[in-house]
Amino acid sequence: MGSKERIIRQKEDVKCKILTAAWQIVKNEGWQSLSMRKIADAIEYTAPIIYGYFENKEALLVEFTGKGFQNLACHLRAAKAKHRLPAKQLEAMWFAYWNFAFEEQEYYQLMFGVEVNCCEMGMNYPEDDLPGTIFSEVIQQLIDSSNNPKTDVCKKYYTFWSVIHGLICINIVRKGQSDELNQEILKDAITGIIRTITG
Amino acid sequence: MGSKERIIRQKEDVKCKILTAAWQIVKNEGWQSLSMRKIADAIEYTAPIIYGYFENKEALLVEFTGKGFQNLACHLRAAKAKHRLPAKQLEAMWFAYWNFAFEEQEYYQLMFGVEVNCCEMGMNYPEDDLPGTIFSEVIQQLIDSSNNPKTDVCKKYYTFWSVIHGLICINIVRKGQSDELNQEILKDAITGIIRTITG
DNA sequence: TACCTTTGCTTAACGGTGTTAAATACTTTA
DNA sequence: TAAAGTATTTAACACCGTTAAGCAAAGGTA
Repeated sequence: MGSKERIIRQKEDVKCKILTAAWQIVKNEGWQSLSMRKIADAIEYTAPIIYGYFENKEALLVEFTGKGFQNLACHLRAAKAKHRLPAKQLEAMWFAYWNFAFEEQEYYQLMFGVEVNCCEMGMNYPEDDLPGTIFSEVIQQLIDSSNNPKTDVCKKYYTFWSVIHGLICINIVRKGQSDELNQEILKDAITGIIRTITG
Repeated sequence: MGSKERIIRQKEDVKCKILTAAWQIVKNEGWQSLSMRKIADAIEYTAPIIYGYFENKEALLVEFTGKGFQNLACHLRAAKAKHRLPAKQLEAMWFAYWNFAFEEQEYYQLMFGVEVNCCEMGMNYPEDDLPGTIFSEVIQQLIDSSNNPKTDVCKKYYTFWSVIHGLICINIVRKGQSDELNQEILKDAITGIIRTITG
């Protein structure tokens, strides 16, 4: 009986439709506004049928997370394949990582817990950039008393901030990093960047 | 009539109670499980009265964001005050920033959109660390053909990842950074770290 | 063909969310 | 005391994820 196969093919088809409908919603309205009922509407079913394909909403998100990581791995391998020297490969790979984060921003947000709707973050109030001004003040002093007095404060500040904020995020989201390693990286990064200023 | 003042004092008191109740809930159960009704329960009122003090839930979160930034600024200034040399000040300030992020993790998450509940991120599946293995492979090759063959791959990988992930997060959450600046920082960081490997 | 079982799907419901409008209770003022 | 104003609650709306019950069509079996 070939109908069995047709049926499991149809089931597979519905699962696929769920995923593409969900993805469409996310692309248009963001993760925050993805709901089971919306997905069901889009595929012209009612919400409960989704639970025949995914245990719950979380499972659906996990599916996308997996897809995201495969997608990213794909990009990384492609970037690597374009060069022969490890140094060049590494450079290309990190640029590929960077591009992936923005071209597939929805994936990246889900994969690494980057919340975008938390407070319409884009600086609600002037005080929200207080750290920036406080740090920049000190960085400027350091630049003034250095050998290259026309160094860009902003650039140095963002370099500091990026590495430390990044390390923090990694530790908060994927908890259980080695503390010694963290401290080493932190110290290395800070002294390293300071050295690029003092020259 | 002094009763007017007593009344505005009581109003202020309720607002304060709302904030402390909300904070308690967040500390105990995380941002995800903070709800207007829970806050109301804690202060022995019903949900709608909160709207007399905050326009909506978002406004309440914005209030906490502000508090967080002031708190952080406080820590930074204290750290700065402990040293005289700008280089030492800067170092102390970034360590203070780091400590703030973990000691006041709830603040930090809200302030910078670090989602922790998105998928119980702590590596659901082996494939979730695919980028790590792909990168580490190339980094190892680079180390092998370098002058310091006992460099820690893991450390270098996390250093790369931190700075790039951090820069990405900053750009996603606080959109509208200068693209040239991003590219400069990105390129500088990558070539800089590669240089620390090749020696 | 008639019956029974299985399957696919929907409806209804539970408990939760943020938020608003109407109703009630209380206090102040005239 | 009556009217006005304010504080607070109740009820409701429109969502959310999720589960259980009901229904209708299809399949197998006698």
